[in-house]
Amino acid sequence: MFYLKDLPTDQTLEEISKRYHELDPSALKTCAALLRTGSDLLTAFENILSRHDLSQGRFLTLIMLNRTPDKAINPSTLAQKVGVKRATMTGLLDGLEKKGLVKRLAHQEDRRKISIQLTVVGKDALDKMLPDYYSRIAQLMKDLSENERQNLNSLLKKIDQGLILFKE
Amino acid sequence: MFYLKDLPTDQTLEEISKRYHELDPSALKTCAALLRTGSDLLTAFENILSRHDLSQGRFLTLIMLNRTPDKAINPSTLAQKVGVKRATMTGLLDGLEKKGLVKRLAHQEDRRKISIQLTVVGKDALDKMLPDYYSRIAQLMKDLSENERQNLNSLLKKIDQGLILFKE
DNA sequence: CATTTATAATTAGGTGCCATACTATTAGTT
DNA sequence: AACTAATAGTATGGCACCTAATTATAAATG
Repeated sequence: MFYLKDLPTDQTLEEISKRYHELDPSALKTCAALLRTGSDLLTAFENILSRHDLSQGRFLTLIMLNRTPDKAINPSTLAQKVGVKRATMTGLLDGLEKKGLVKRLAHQEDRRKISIQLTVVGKDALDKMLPDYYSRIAQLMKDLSENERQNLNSLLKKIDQGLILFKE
Repeated sequence: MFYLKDLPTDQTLEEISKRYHELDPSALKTCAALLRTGSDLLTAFENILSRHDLSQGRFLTLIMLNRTPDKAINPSTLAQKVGVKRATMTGLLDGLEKKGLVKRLAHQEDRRKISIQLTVVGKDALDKMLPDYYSRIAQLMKDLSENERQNLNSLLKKIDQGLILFKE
């Protein structure tokens, strides 16, 4: 969940904007729709992943390792790339290691560091589930033309831009 | 967090699509961008809400009550409209009630039911924070024309449509 | 009218993420 | 060389959400 299931109607938005003059109805409408769709999208993915006993975080960690399956990566950069805190990555790796999907390797030079690598079991698990996963994504987007996809990308980029200011 | 911080480049997508033929690079790219923007958007909102000691769930509950501030709503329908489970709503209401923002009222006819109503304190708290909240949303979307907003809405709707099939 | 079924709210227990604080090691400073 | 600061990984405790089970009440049924 990260946004209302019951999005406000145009009429409701108009009503509320009478009480709060700062409210821009069409801005809120679009913003809410974006959060709603994102929420549903994530839930759908999580449902698929849960069948494989994976959370979004654990899956994304595997995906990131699978970009360069033969190179080992240390937890810090992994955390950064996945978008979680280092402490969270420790937990994700604990789970993945317990399932035998990744292994922790000592680092030669710097004894603070460790390296994470996909195991053969981990690679196989990904190779088994990714075809289905990717084809679902292709299916999901099939009604959007190449043009529409690019259009959507550039609209999202404008919002990303707006988000920079937002942080103050 | 709900998607990679480090989105795949077009080149990475091409490389991976050689290993997994079901992967449609532009579909994944757009899908990933949507999740990324949604994630950042939610995080930004949560940061604002945390200053007022509110979570997204608690805030949405207040917002929903504030649509019709004088009518009481029971937890079940509230949960449904906000998009959480009934059990979760119990927890959200516990928190809001402890802060004095809402109150639980007994139902006359059906003794299983209770009604939830915003308190005066709750209404005041909302009236104090919503102007800032709404003006930030307006600010966030100000670089999108009315046309672009509608365009974005309709693209999102197409994805919503695709999500229906996704659930099987 | 007694029994089953359905509904409302809650409790109990689990997962995933976070922030904070700690330990070990390395790098930088004087 | 000794001291301070920075970095890597982790342990701990907390919050928000979930599922499943529980309690109380009401409605439906034989």
